[in-house]
Amino acid sequence: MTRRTFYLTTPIFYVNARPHLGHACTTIMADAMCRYRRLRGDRVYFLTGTDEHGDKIAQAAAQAGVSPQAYADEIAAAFRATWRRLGITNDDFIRTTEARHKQVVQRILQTLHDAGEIYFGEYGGNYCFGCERFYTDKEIVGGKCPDHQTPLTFIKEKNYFFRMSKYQEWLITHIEEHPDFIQPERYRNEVLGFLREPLQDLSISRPRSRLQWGIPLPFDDGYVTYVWFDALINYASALGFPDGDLYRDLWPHCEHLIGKDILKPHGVYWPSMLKAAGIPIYQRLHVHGYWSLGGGKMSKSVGNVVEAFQLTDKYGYDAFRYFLLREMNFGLDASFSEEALVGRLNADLANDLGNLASRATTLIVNFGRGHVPAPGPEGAEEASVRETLERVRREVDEAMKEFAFQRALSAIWEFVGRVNRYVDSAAPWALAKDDSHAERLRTVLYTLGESLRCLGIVLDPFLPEAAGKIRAAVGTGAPSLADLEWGRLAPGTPVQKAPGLFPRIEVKVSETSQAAGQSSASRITLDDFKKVDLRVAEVVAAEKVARSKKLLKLTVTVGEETRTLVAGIAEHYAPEALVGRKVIVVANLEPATLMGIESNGMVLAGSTEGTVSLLMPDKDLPPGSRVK
RNA sequence: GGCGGCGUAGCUCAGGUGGCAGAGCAGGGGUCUCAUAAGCCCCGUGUCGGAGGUUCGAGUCCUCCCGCCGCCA
Repeated sequence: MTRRTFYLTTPIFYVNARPHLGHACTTIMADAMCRYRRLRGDRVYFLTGTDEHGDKIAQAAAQAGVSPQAYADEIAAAFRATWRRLGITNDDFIRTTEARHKQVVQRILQTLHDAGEIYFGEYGGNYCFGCERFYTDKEIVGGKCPDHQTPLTFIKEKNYFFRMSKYQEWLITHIEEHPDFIQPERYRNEVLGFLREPLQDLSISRPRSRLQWGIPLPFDDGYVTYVWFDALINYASALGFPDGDLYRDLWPHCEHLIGKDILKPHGVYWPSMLKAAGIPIYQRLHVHGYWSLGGGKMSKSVGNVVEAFQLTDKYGYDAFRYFLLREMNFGLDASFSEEALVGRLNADLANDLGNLASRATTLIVNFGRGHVPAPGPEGAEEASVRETLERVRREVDEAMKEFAFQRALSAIWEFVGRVNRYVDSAAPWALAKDDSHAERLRTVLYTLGESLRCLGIVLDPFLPEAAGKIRAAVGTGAPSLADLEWGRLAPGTPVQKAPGLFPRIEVKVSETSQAAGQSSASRITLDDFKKVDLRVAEVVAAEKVARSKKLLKLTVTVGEETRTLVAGIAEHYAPEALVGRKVIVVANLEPATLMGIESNGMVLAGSTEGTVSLLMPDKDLPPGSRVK
């Protein structure tokens, strides 16, 4: 096995939110990959960190009454603590507010500026204050914002621009010549899709008058760096670019792991920036999908990404980690539910693996007097178990080359299943009843001990805690793939009964599922219902959402507050018919973005086939009235 | 509106270059007793979203349609 160098990064996470499922998913995948590469004997460097500049941070800090730095310090500490708690093995944790980072950002900006890759330009455009963005002439409908139907304001702002368009052809060629550059392939195609359209130059600054909390441009004190020129550079600054030993050793092996939401900056901006700055391009970009929440019967108790993340405490880090890695097909979206998590925990971890560890160690303790016996000749069954391991080992290695954690784990579970069948067919408890089978019994017990030893190694990247417990039970030390060869378990090794690795979670049978075939809706308690904040709201404006058949954008007042929400009732209600009407809304719903519009709440309506009816108060009630 | 994708067993999903529909889970039946009431064995004719077409033969290729979703504008 060739020993390689491997430098893997996660994105640096923006400190406007505390760690949640999305952050954990990327970080756990990166951790599993790095642990696997270390297990192979590779030199591994694993980087994560936090992105701390920007308006949103400054505002949030002001709201909390602290300095931006203090605010960032707190959230960054929360990320650090979370990764420690989850056993993440990152080698460094970089923050964009650190001097080592700022210095490199400024250095690279200066280099690019000196090389003429950055120019000062004026951007004039029609700006919609509601959307907080510029619109191109093509997008404008009759001089108005296509979303708000409000007049646009022409704004001119001078800023610095990176000549990204220069690198479009080069980048297309690079991607075509390096099929592995972006994987899975769907995202490679998506980037090539971006690049079929002319690439614009990238705005890389904001005037100090509008944005304070950022890294000043080295060549113009009146501006700070904007977003990507700050954030992306962390991957190099953390290594001590340009002279650091780490940079020299690791940069040629740089690979990035990201979620699909930041594909464009990593697949387009970043390589262009590197090329322009004369820095070698990273090796590979690995892109994973999203977790969707809401599937499954227990989803009501999940609610959002934050609560989903809290399941780590409820079910254990290994189980959570296993679920994320096993359930998501790398690159595709997957659905997260507590029900599915418990299903995996019970079926794969408790029944198959935990029980196997428990029964195999007990067999060795009971029938081998607590030591691995010396095996007799290998029979057909033992050979089959051995061959399964050898095949699984190859499959895991192949899968991990593509970040296909799900395939690696299902391969390992083929081995778990094979050993479970072996225990049954070999039936050591029956052999133990007759001394004439003594040699055969020793062979069987050895095979079981050896199987556990191998599991203790190959599971290490995926279930670090459980793998450690398995290794402890069969008396093996630090794991290495080099030891994943059949027959390395020394006869005489003492074995202890494995502790319960994964206790089964007893799923309570709800009354409703017993109440034969009645409504499939499960019951909730009064407290559950009280979590829903229902309010009377008055519709003050309503309009069709452009390019959508079903959606209406409503502006409503709930008491003192005015908010925007999107409702799928356009096929049943004309917008003008709704203005002035009072409706019932869910006021504490997690915001959702539909067709680019953030919806803050949900309008209640009843429906049956073909008919949709909004719920409206029978008597007049002021907006904001509580509904219960 | 343009471009990608997706739609396969109750659920979650596999199914390079066309050749008799698969896995895991759930469910039903059986069995052992070493084990976490776990394990093991047996049980799936599903309009492979719909309709056409190419072919001796199509989840697998082509066209159109429906439904979801993403990206772009």
